[in-house]
Amino acid sequence: MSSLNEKIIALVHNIPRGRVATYQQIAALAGKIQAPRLVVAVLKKNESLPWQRVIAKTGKIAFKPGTHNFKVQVRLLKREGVIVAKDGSINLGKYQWRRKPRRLRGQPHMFRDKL
DNA sequence: GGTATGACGGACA
DNA sequence: ATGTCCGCCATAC
Repeated sequence: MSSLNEKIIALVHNIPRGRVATYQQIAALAGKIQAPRLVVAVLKKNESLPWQRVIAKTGKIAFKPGTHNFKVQVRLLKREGVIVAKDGSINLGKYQWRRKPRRLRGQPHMFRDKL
């Protein structure tokens, strides 16, 4: 079991309802910036994931419009309150999930205002 | 064990 | 805007 797969699985699980993330975003957070396809593979293999919350970086659903999967994904997302256009595009600025920024730790006190 | 194929994404014509 | 080519990685033949 590569911990990489597990990281990806964990990350996808962390995407809150009503929010979305991109394949690349997940890959990056997992440490493989240039392997969005890896995320695809993981989603495909693990049925129990909120796969609908992962979309392309263009802000669109990755499946081709009209396909079964496309429809299912649209339905699931709408069910969680996400507005999805006919062509499957979603407003990333509004719905993209961002992991909480790690607060500075260590000696921020003395260097905080030195930037 | 190559080779092709994706729910990808970036570069470039 | 549209299309091709390529790097990436797991899977399926």
